Amino acid sequence: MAKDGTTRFALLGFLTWGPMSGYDIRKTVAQSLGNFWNESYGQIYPTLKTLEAEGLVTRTVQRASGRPDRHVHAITPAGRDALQSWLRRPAEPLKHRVEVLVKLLFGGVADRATLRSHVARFRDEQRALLASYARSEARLREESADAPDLPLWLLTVQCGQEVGRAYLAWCDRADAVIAALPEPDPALEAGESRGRNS
Amino acid sequence: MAKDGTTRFALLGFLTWGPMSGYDIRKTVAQSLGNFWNESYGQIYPTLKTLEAEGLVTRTVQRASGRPDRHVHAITPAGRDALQSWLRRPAEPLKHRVEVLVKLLFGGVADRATLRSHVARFRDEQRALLASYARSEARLREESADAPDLPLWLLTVQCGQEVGRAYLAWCDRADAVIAALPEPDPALEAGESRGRNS
DNA sequence: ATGAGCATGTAACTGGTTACATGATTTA
DNA sequence: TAAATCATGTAACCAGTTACATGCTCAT
Repeated sequence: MAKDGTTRFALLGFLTWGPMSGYDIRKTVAQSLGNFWNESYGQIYPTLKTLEAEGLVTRTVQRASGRPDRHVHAITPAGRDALQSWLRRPAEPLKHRVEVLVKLLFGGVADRATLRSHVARFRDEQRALLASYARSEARLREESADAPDLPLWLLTVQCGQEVGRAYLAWCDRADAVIAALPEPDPALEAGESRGRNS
Repeated sequence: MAKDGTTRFALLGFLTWGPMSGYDIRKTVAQSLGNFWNESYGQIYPTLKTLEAEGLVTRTVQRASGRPDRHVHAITPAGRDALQSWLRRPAEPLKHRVEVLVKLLFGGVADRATLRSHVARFRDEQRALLASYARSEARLREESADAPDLPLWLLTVQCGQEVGRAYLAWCDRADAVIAALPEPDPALEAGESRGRNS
């Protein structure tokens, strides 16, 4: 028990913004962190249950007519303490597994068109992310203009923006590299994987 | 069966560079992708076994005196086909979970010194990564100067460099934001988490 | 002698996603 | 009438890490 998983503490963190149901939390995560974090129900509901068992949150059931009951969770003083001591602990070093890089690394086996399409897709993805960051930023500045923590919240989208721009810059490099690549001898490549052992 | 996991295909990819044992693969991964990808034995050995069962690699045992046998794996034509069709499939959109951002997002609960230390640690981490990328790049240019795929391999480290620099830029922003943050009333904060309900 | 390197593998565990089951209410 | 939204939750699965077990050899 008392795992070190980030999810537990992320949930506690959201509950410092006010009491919420699991459903609420999911929506809030999607709106606030959405682009660089995610929590699924299969993760949220069980951990809320254990948090309750540990006395870090309380649960009060709001009966509603017609629709399912809302199980509203509120953080307890003990929960606040747990969150705070987690916040003081150093963060895990991040490890990014970038699949498209693996595809390029072995790109010698593929043709140039394929490589180009991978880069193109990746660029589109990053552009879409940047657009969504811009929307997040606008919404934050508008809806939370007076929140004292606004600068911190903006920091998270700004991180995404910085990284997204870096990926876009890399895409340009990648295009240049691929353009300069000699197309592998098609006969040879085909021979490797097909008719070889007829 | 025939899962879509990246690991399977990464292993196949490495085997296009030549026959290898699980042990070899691990070292190769650490040296080539090391900084942005990783495979553990607990992952490598079982997947090599299933790859063999599927006929995508062959295994030949090199008996050695004194030390354990080497199980050398070589990619088969079927393996090459599988790899190639994976390479043609689009990559999964990447999802980065940046724990330090979560810590900052709820930073309103922590004191400024803590936030600063998170950023400082993150900066150190990124600087170390950039240094290691630089070493990788140097080694690649030296040892594989004549490899036709060198530009593609360099692309992977360059991606890391681009992103690392972006994170560093963000660290500077973060420092500025934190410096401008009003220190939360300590009495109030302490009261929130401690004596509140005595 | 101590530890690093060689070399294989398994088992237990943590983390996370997806699909399923339920079912009323509102909106298109 | 189809769909999305509200709202809970479980079970099965996939991915990945860590720790363990084994045991010889070579360098310090």
